[in-house]
Formats: sequence, C-alpha cells, structure tokens
Amino acid sequence: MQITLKSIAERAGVSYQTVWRALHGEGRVSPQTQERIREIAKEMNYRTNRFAAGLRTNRSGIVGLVVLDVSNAFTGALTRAIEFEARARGYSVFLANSDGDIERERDAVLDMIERRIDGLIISGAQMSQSYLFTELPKEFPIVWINKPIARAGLGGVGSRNFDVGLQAVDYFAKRGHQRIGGIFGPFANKPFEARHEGLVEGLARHGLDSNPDWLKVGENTIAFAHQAFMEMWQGEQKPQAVLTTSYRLTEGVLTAVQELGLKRNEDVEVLGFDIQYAEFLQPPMAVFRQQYGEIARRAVERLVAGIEGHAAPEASDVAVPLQSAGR
Amino acid sequence: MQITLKSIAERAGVSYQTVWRALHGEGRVSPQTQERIREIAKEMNYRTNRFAAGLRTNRSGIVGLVVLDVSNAFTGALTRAIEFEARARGYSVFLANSDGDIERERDAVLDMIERRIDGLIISGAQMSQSYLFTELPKEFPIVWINKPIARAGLGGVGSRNFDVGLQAVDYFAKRGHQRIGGIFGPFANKPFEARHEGLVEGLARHGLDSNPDWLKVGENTIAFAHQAFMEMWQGEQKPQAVLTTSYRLTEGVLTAVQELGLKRNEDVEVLGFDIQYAEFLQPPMAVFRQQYGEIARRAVERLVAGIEGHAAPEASDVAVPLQSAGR
DNA sequence: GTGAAAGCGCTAACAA
DNA sequence: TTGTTAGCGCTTTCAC
Repeated sequence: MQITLKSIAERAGVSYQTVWRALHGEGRVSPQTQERIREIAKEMNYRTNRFAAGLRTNRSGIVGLVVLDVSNAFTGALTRAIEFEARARGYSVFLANSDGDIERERDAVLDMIERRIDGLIISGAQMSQSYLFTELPKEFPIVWINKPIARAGLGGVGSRNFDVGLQAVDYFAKRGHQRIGGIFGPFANKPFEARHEGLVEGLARHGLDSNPDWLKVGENTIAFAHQAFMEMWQGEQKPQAVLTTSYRLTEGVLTAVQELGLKRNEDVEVLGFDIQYAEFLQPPMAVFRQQYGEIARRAVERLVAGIEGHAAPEASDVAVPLQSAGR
Repeated sequence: MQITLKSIAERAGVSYQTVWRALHGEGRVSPQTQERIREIAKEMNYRTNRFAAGLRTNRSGIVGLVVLDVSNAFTGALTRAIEFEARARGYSVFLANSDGDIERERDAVLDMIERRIDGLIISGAQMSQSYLFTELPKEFPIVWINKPIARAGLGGVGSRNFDVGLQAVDYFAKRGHQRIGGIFGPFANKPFEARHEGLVEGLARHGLDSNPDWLKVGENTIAFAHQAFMEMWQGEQKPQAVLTTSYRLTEGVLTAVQELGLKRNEDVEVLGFDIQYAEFLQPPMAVFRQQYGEIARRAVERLVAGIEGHAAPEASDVAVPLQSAGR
C-alpha cells in the first residue's frame, strides 16, 4: 500500500490539492491546516513519488555519470566528488562503468535516457565519434570530462595536459637530467597527445634532445608501460628520467624498474601520475595529481546550468600540480 | 517534443496499444505490422519512458547503492562489481556516498526511496540502529555489505573476518615470530571486532602471548594507525610482526615504519589489508585482499531474488585470501 | 483559502 | 489481431 497525497487527504479530511500545497509551502493554505497536514504526512512517512512528479514535469532530478572504471583511483575520487556536487544541487546520480567498451557505454547511456536523466556526464568517453549521437535527443545536456566529445554542446572539463609535459621537463632539467623520456597512452585519447606535445615543447625550450626511442606511445596499460620501459633500457643510450602519464603507466614502469633491479633517483628518475601512494614508495616519488575535486565542481556546475537554463561560464581546464617527493 | 507510443501510432496509423504490443513482442500482432512499427520506432529513436512505466507497474528497475566512500580502493572495486552485476540483471544503480556521516546516509536513502528504488545495498552502514528504519516501508528489500544491519530482512554479505585473524597468526608463526600485534578500527564496526577475535584466538592456539600493548583498537584512520604503531615502538618490548586490518590502517603503519627508518621484514613484518599496490612496495608486502567480485555477486543475487520474489540462499560470507609478497 | 479536473506516458484488463 | 478504457500519483490551471 502506497502513501499518496490522496491517502493523506482522506485522513485530514481535505482535498488532495490542499495537501499538495501544504507540503510544498505554496502559500495559499491556512497555517493551521498546513501544520496539521504536515504532521499527518510525517506520521505516515509520506514520500513524494518522483516517478509521478517526473512524469508530469518532465524533470527527473537525475544526472547520469558514465566512467571508464570507478575502481581506478582517480575515477573513484572523481566520482565521489561528482556525487557530492550533484547532491548538493538536488540531483541524484546514476553510475555506470563502460569498461572501455563502446557497446557497454552505449547501452548504459541509452538506458539512462529511458530513465529520463536530465543530463549526462561522461568521463573518458569511447563513443565520441559514434553514430550513437544520432540516437540521443538533440541538444541533450552533456558534459565531458578528460576526453572531448564533439557532440557535447555544454563542453567539458579536463586537466591542463600540455602543461604537464612542460612542467615535467622543467623539473627534470632542474635536477640536472638531459636524457628525458616519456610514456603515453594512445593519442586517440587527447590528453595523452597533449601531454606528449607539452613534453616535446619543453625539451625544445630547454634545448634538449627529443629522442624517439625514449618517447613511447601505445596502450594505456601496465603491460605496455612495462614493455616500453624495458625497451628503453635495452637501448645503448638510456634515459635518465622518465615521465609517466597515467596511473597504469606509472605502475607498469614501477614493475619494470623493480624487475631490472634499478634504484629510482640513482639509476633513473620517474615522475608518476595520479598515484595515491607515491609517498609510501621507497624512495618516495614525485607525482602529478589531477585535481578531481575541482574538475567535478566545474563539470557539475556547467551541467546543472545547462539543464536549468542558467548562464554559466564555459568550463575551463584545471591545472595539474606536481607534488614533490618529500613527505 | 517527446516521442511516445502515441506519436508512433499516429505515424503508423494504428492505435497506440498495437504499438505497445509490437514493441514488447506480446504475440498478438501481425508480423508485418510488428516489423513496420519497429522500424518507425527505431527511426524516431523511441525510448520507453520508464517514469510512466514505473508509475504504472510500481517497479523502477533501480537499486540504490550507499557506500562510505567510493574513492576507497576496496569500495571502488566493490562498486564497479555491483554495478556490473546489477546491470546484467537489468537494474540501474543510484550511487551515494555517506562519508561516514549518518545524516548524509539518511538523506541519501530517503531520497532514493522517493525515487522508488526497488531495493538497497548498503555498505559500511552508519545507521544500523537508527530510528531511520521506522521511516522506511516495512519489508523494504535491503542487503548489507560488511556491516550487519538488524533491519535488513534479506541479510547481507561480508568477509570471513575471524579467519583473517587466525590466518595472520599462522602466517607470522610460520615465519618464526612470537611477538605479534594488530591494529584495528572501532568495534562498532563488527568486522574489526571479528578480526581482533580471530587474532586473539590464533595467538591462544599457538600458545603465544596476547600483549595488550600490541593490540590497538581505535579509529579507522591513517593517523590512528600511525600513532598506534609509534606507541608500540616506544614500548620496551616491541612486536616482531603486526597485522593491519584495513586499507587506511595499513597506510598509517607504512608511514610510521618509514618515519622510524625501519626495514620491513628485518625490523618488523607487516601484513597489509586491501592494499592494491602491495607488489610495488619495497620489499613487496603480503596482504589480505577482500574478494569484492564475489561479495558483489552474492549481494546483488540476494537482493534481486528478494525484489523479484525468487527463492535464493542466504548470502554467506566470503573467504579473504592472504596473498603472499612474491610477485 | 479550498476544490475540481485534466493530463503526463505507460500498462493491463476487457471488448470487439 | 486490434481497439477502448481506466488508472498509476503527481502538477497545474481554473473555478469557487
């Protein structure tokens, strides 16, 4: 048995529109009636049926969030922050993982559309060029994170990835390194391309060699990074310092360093990325950390503005601080 | 403009119930009509309005998931697995973080109730004894994870925490340690209590000392673990081996070990918990790892059975394997 | 200040 | 095989 406006109305001996007004505080009810009705509602544990309300208003108060994989450290932190921001604005969030699979992503998005989400945040999208976009309502509010989507009218938020490359070279150069390398995921992911460009530009600015053997582009996996580092180390010229550009790539390099029995900071210096436990490593590792909280705030703000028709600034990219190895 | 059954019906020149039957494959439609209608629907990008459907059927096909904090490594993995299992059964998931705050948890749950979730999974619940339960519909399907809730008629799933303590002592004893300690979160969280009991029982079985100075119970925070380990180390009798019983507690001990300049496995041996990067540490660390995939599977299975009225076994606890330090 | 009534889009029971 | 109709619980307009 459901508790509805009607059942409260019966108990209170008024019409159910009066109940509605009392609960929504729409003035035109006598204070006594309002008080009485609210008490009854509370006593009966009345809860608005958002299905019915949404059906009527065409608003769900739900945002969809599709991520690659919540169990990734950065994504988890991002997801938490997004949920926090969304809830603060009265929205609930549907969560789905795409697992990097375009079909899973599409299914998730279409399911959310059926469930009438008001807007969508999509992080690390697979489907940016996909025909899928022809299946969404025109002008549907979408905000991307990290990986741009042409279709998203509201734009998106990412990190200042070009700067990551620049900063890395500055850092390494200051510590006296000349032979600098980097490991990158696929350029189909724009952030990797930008980090790469930044590194190359940084090398140029410092007048350093940009050795293709030390600049590895491939999959964003532990295995690729491991292999890439191994290859660098087999070359006759070995790099003195290597920038990694994702969580997984960092882990791959760390395993390789360990297997080769190298000492970080003596044999080779590694700059990590998004690794939460950098301080616990021996020796501690300096690390770029994406600012999930700020990214989440901007993304949600932009999305909600789009949904509710407020003006809001385009979301702009967020700086990625380099956190030094000291504790 | 919404695409509805009605708008398809107009285009197809049939009644909208015929459209409904065609789309739901309820036999009684001529194959040609069915084919034609489906094509039109596809072309128009028709998507069922689940609000309307849910209003009618009183089923949402949504499960609520409330966790302490998705950005915690174990919780992230658990969340991903739950979403996977739920989606495989046709359910979407609302995600909310309680952040360990009972008010946030309550708000999230009540909001989900308004949105008519079919059932709730709650991990690390804060509100087990709370008056809140008087506010939920009787018999509402709830499954807990990790922290038992009396109110949850469907039971829950956890890890075999007592066994963790037992195994830890076996492991340490086999490696020749006699002075064994442990660090635990608050006993208000049953899993900590069970791990503690297991450790004490293990010590007894091996005829080892159960020194209260080495058994620290407090907050589940990095800070507490850090302080607890520091205290142990200031005692005149220092432990040779320490079990940590959560992700955060492990990190706290690792920082303390590092600050004291100790060498793990020489000065003191540490058993970690739920640390994903145990292999990257120097030296690698043996670690208990909760089986999030299996826990998720059992929880969702149990919940869905409860929702849909199937018979299903009570969910039982899952073993926690100890993964050795080797790579 | 209060009530009557329409309608959101769907499901489901019944009629033709 | 197809159509008619009622109703889920709410929001909103209009009348009193």
